Amino acid sequence: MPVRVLLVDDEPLVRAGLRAVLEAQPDIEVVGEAADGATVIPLVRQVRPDVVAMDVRMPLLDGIETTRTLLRTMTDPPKILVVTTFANDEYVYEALRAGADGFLLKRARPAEIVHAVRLIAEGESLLFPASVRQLAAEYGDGGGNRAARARLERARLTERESEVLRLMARGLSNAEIAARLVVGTETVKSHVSAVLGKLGARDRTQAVITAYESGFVAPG
Amino acid sequence: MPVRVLLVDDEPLVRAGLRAVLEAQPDIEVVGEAADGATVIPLVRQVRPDVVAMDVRMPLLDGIETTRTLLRTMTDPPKILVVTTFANDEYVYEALRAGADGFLLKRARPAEIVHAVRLIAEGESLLFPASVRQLAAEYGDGGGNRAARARLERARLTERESEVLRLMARGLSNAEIAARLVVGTETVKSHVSAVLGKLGARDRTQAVITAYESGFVAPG
DNA sequence: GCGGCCCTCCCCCGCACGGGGGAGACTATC
DNA sequence: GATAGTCTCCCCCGTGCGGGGGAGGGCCGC
Repeated sequence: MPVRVLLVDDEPLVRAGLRAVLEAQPDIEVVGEAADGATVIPLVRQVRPDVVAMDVRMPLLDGIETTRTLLRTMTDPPKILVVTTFANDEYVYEALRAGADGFLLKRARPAEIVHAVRLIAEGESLLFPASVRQLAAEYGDGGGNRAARARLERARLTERESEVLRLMARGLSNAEIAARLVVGTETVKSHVSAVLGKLGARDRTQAVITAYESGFVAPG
Repeated sequence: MPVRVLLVDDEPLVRAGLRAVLEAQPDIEVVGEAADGATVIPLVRQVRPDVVAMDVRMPLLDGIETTRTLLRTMTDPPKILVVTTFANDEYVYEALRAGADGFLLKRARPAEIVHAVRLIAEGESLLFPASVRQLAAEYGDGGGNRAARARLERARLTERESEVLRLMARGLSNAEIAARLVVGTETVKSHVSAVLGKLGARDRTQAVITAYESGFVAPG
């Protein structure tokens, strides 16, 4: 029986590449794709993959939070293979701390990618034996890595903040948003500031761009 | 006769992705791959591609130098489509100055990648609004809002105004746009005001929304 | 030559925006 | 009861933004 793999990456090109590489193998089967963390959880429950090849940096819900959610909510969770562009990505450590089983560089050769998936599927902790994982676990504890934590927070918009961002993405001013939500303009300003901070945006225009680029709002 | 494409990227995964996406089209044929700029030149002479999809950042010989060499040394050089990860990559502008015919983001949708290759092959430059709008038009209502597109068509933005709108849609401030275009901030303000007026937008955020909704700029 | 368009730059001016604080009320969780 | 998170509203304050208007130079077509 083949290894069932689910691909999670916000870039279709990367997904197509992984699919091409993996499906060339008779013992590996790509059973699904997802573009962001939010759609992964129900998809995993549906298709029951053995391995999830997951990008760390994704809009709205990143690979770390998705990994945490998967491992926390499922009784028999799939193996998590973290896929990343940069080797010294602080996200990687965070993901491993969250319980990922291994990590893989996007610039790896096809043979390495295939090898990684097979190893992960067999229960091996690729490139990260227990000692290294322990190291990763201690890394960033005690509120150490503020930058990574801050970026992590950005993926977590509250319900109200999401609502505000949606209205911003429709071109509404703070006053108009306040009127629509029946709250004060100062309240809206608070939410807007929170959104800007979490998204790493300098102004509302950049926030709206992020909303479009991430698929949070879709054109048309 | 199909469009003959040569893929140049140091990451096998990206090449596999591009190959998968492009070869799904009956009118496009991938005739070769290269991992760095140095091996591209003899390969181009050998396989004679119509389009070279080339990464900017590569080891040994980057996409810019490779583009320069190709255009300088060949009598009938192929079209150069610059492929990059980051939208505001300084290398991209340098590559375009070196003579590349267009640029494409790696996070683009497969349909956009295919369209880009076809347009480049037909001799159109992806830099000009006409082709970008055509790309948007071919998406139909799935990729763009008809009203927004009509508004953009009616607006008849000048070349400079289109350029400014593109930069606005990347989240740049007036000062940043001025720096990039090497003009004064007051000049940029004039262009921005003209864009806002022609698009019927109240502020830059609404203008950027129109740009996305019309397909003038495409989300990842 | 002349008008028209475009690009460039300048002035004044009002204001919405965004940063940096703080604070009370409600809910949930332990 | 304590803690944490969210939502709500308030203050001050600087500035980037956009409106309105004007102006010079380059290029084109009539």
